[in-house]
Amino acid sequence: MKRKTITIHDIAKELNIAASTVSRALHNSPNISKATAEKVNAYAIKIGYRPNWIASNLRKRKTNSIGIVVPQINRNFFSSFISGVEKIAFKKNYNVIISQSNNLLEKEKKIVYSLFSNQIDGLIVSLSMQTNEFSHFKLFQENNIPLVFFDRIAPSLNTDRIIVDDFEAGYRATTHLINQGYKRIAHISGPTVLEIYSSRKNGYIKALKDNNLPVKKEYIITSHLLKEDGENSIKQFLKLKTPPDAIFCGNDTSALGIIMYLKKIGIKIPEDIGIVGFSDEPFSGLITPTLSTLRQPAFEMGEKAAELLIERIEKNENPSDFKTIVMPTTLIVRESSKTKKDL
Amino acid sequence: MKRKTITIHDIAKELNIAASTVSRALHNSPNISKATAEKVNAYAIKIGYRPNWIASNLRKRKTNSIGIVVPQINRNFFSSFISGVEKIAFKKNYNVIISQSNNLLEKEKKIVYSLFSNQIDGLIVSLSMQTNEFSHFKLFQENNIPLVFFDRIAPSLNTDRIIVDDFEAGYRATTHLINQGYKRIAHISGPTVLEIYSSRKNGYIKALKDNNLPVKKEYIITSHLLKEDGENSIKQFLKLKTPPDAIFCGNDTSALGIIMYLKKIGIKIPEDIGIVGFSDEPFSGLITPTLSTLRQPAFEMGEKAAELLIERIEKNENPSDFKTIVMPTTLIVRESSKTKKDL
DNA sequence: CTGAAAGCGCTAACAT
DNA sequence: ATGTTAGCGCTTTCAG
Repeated sequence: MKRKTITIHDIAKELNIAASTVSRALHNSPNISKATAEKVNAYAIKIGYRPNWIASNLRKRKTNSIGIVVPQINRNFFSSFISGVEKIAFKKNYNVIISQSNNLLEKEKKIVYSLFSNQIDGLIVSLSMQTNEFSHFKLFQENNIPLVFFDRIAPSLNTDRIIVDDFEAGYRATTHLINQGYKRIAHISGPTVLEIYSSRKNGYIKALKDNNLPVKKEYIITSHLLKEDGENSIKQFLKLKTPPDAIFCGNDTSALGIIMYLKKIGIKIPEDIGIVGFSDEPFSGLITPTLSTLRQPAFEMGEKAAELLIERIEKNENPSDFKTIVMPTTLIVRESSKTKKDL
Repeated sequence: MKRKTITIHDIAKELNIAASTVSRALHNSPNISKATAEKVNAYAIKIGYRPNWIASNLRKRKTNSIGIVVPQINRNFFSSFISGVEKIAFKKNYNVIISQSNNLLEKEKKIVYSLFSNQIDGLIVSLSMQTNEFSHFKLFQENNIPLVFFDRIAPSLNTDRIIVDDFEAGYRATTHLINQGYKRIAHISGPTVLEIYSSRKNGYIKALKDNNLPVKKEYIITSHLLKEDGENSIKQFLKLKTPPDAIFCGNDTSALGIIMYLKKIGIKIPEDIGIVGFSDEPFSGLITPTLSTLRQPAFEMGEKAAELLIERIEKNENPSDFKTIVMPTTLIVRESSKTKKDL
C-alpha cells in the first residue's frame, strides 16, 4: 500500500496557510515572517516532507541536471573525468545523468535526444569513434542549452571545449624518443577522423621533420588501438626490412600489446625498441618494463568541464566567445624509453 | 534568443485537433485513427517536436530514471558495474543518475534524499565505508520504491541484493594458499563493519581451522586496504618473530603495495611469501609477478542489478520475497601464489 | 475515434 | 507578510 505522498498542500492545510506561503517558507524567501518559516519547517521535518523536484523543475523550467555522454564508462580516463564532473556538480547542486555511447553513432543520437527530453540544463560530451556528423547537437545549440565537448571533440561545431594539446603532446613524445637516441620512430594512430588522433600523429610527423628524420608511410599504422591492434602492428613493423627502433603509440593499451608481444619473442625494451604510450593508464607504471607515457589530467578536466558548463548555465547569456581550455599533459619518462646510458 | 519550446498544443492548434489527440497519436494508442496518427507524427517530425518528459513524468508519477550510489565512480569494479547497469537501463528505456558518496556517510545521505526528490523509480546502492546506520533508506522502503544493494550491502535491511559469496571466496583463497604448501597465512582485512570484509575474513579463519592451522591475532590486520596500508601491514608482519609465509589480501590494491615493497627489499614472491588478492583489478595480470586473485563479475552484477530493479519497478507489487542473488567468483591463479614445483 | 476538463506538485505574478 | 490565481506540458478520465 503506497503511502500517500506528502505535498506542500498537506502542510498548508494543517497549518491553515496558503501553499505559496509554505513554498516560500521552505526556501527561506525574504518575504516571510520568521515565525511562519520556523513553524513550516518544523512541521515539514516532523511529517517527513520531501519536495517533488519534478514538479518544481517543470514549473521553473530548470532541472539542475547535467548530462554526460562518453564512449565507455569503465575506462579509467572517462571514469576519472566523470568523477571530477560529479564532484563539482554535487557542490553546485546539480545531478549528473550519465550515458555511454559504446562508440556507436546511433546510440549516441538516441542518448542525446533522450537527454534533451529530460530537459537537462547542460551537456558534456566526448564523441563516439563513429561520429562523423553532428546534427543531433543542433537541438541543444538552437535551444541555447550549453554544450561542452572534451577529449573527442567536434571540430566543426562552435562550442566550449576542454582538451589537451594533442599536437604538442605528440610532438613532445616523439622529440623525447629522438633525444634518447632513437632514429627510426614508428607511430600507431587511432582513427584519424578523431581530432585527438590526427593531432597526435601530426605532432609526431612535425617532430620527425624538425629533426631531419624521414617520415615513412610504412612506419605509420592506423587502428582502433586495442591491445590486439598493438600486437598486430608490431608484427607488421617487424616484417619490414628496416624495422623501427622506437614506437610512439596512440594510447597505453596498444603499447601494452606491443610490450607483451616483444617480451614473448625476446626483443628487449628499451634497448632494442623504445616505447612511449599515451594516457598514463593505471597499469602503465606497474608493468615491466614500466611504460613512458603522457598523462592527461582526467579528473581535473572533469572539474573544469563542469565548472565551465555550470557557469554557462547560470549566466545564461548567449556566449559569443566559446572557450577552448587546453589542459597540460605531462611526459612521464619510465623504463620503456630509457637510453642505455640511463640504465 | 531562446526559441519558443514546441509543445503538443502547437501541433494541436496547427492541425485543428485536441492536445489529447496529439498525445494519443504520439504514443500510438489503440484509440486513434491511422490517418490522424500519421498526420500528427509527420507534422511533429517536420517541426522538430521533442516531448518534455519532465511534464510527462509529473503527470504519470513515473520518471523512468534509476539512481546509483557508489563510493567512487573511478574504480574499476564500480565503473564496470555501472556500465552493466547502463546497458540494461538503456535497453529498457531508463535513465541512470549516478552519484558517488566518496565513502562519506553525510554525502551518501544527501545523495539519497536528493535522488528521492528527483522521483527516481528505483535505487541501486553500494554503501560507503562509513555507513553504520540506514535511516536514509527508510524513505524508499516506506514509499515502496525498489532498492537493490550490491557489494557493500546493509545486512540489517530487508531488500534485494546482488553479491558474491565473500565467505566462500575467502575460504577458497585461503585453502588455495594452504594447498600450495604455505603454513603461516596472514590476512589484511578491510573495515569489518562492512559485511564483505568480515565475510572474507571469516572464510579465511574457517579455512585455517578446517586445516588445523592456528588462527593468530597478530596475523590479522584491519585497514582501509589502500596501497600504503598494504605496505604498512607487510612491514608489521615482517617485524614478528615468525613472520607469515603467505598473505591473503582483502583487495588487489593492498596486495600491490605488498608486492612493491617486497620487491624493493628483495624478498621473493612466491618463493618466500605467497600472495592472493581480491577483485582482479586491471593491473593484476600485468604486474610482475602477476597477482593471484578472485575475480568478481562486476559488469554482469550491474546487469543483474538493473534487471532485478526494473522488474521490481514494473510489476510494482509489494515483494515479500526479497532476493539475494549470489554471483560466482573465480579464483585466478597466477605467479604470486605458485609453489616451487609449479615454477 | 475525438474533445473537454482536470490535475500531477510546485512557483511566480499579482493582489491585498 | 500572506493569499489567490494561473499555469509549466503532459496524460487520463469521462463524455460524446
